[in-house]
Amino acid sequence: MERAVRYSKKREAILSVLRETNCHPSAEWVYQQLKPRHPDLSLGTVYRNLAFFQAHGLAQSVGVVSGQERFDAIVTPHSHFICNCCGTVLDLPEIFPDSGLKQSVSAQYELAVQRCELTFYGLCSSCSQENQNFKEEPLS
Amino acid sequence: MERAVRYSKKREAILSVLRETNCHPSAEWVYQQLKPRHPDLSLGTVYRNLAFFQAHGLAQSVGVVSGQERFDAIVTPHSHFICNCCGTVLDLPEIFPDSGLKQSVSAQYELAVQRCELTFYGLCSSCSQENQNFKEEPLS
DNA sequence: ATGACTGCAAAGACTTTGCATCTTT
DNA sequence: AAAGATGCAAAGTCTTTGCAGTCAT
Repeated sequence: MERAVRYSKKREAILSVLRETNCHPSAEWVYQQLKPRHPDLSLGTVYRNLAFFQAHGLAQSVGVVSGQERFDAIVTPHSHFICNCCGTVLDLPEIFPDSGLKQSVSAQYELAVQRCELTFYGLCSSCSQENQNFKEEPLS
Repeated sequence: MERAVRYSKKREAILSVLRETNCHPSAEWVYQQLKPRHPDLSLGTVYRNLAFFQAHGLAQSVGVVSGQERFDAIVTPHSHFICNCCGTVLDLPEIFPDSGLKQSVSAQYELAVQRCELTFYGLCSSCSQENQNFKEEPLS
């Protein structure tokens, strides 16, 4: 028995925000974006809808960065870069894991692989530069 | 000015537990393992030492699974499989991301890539079988 | 009218932290 | 004796949930 799905203005607005940004936001970020136009929006509703989107394949989690789960409305395969310093998450649209790996893992380890995530960690260009500055001008 | 590091029985015990398991445990799991032999151990100490190990390159985080951060004392490059059903984390010692990718990302996107994680998600063999059972014998 | 969706606030879960005490050096 | 490490418990964050009211169908 499928549970019926109904239209909701808030849900639509939440999905729009998620689709119109490329910052891979947290629930809180989405909430703050919508607050001005939807003063009665509740953070709980944002969480509930993000879960809904994941369950329906409209969004996916990029993982937890600095304690907050981050979401992505792009569900086609692509990789991510996460800055260890500021937490920025970037898409790497041209980088894919070797397509044979998924099958290779399934075969070698007797696992039902559904998804594969390739994630790079390091410093984004902005944090990289600041780190350079620190080296040149250490705190007093 | 480097902060001095002192020996500690608890720290050693925590690292041993982490090294002697391949389950990629959470802080709580490590704590429960040590409780019998170290009744006065505190969960806070486990968290503090796991952070210490990460800062000193003795361990790394595998990510957050079902709300709990999971740790690994193996810091050499290898990939992981995470079961979406039971949360089991497995090493895939023979699976590596294409070694050229890291440089490729650094070059193409002007990022200082430090680390690369390749993670597969799906059902482990045990959960896979149970799912099969559900299909054959749906709940009443 | 039914039942899905939401706001609100409380509860829950995980992790961090302040401070007094204990240990290592 | 000095300073790092720990226990304990409180506090902090992020997320989930119960319930009454609202809205879509």
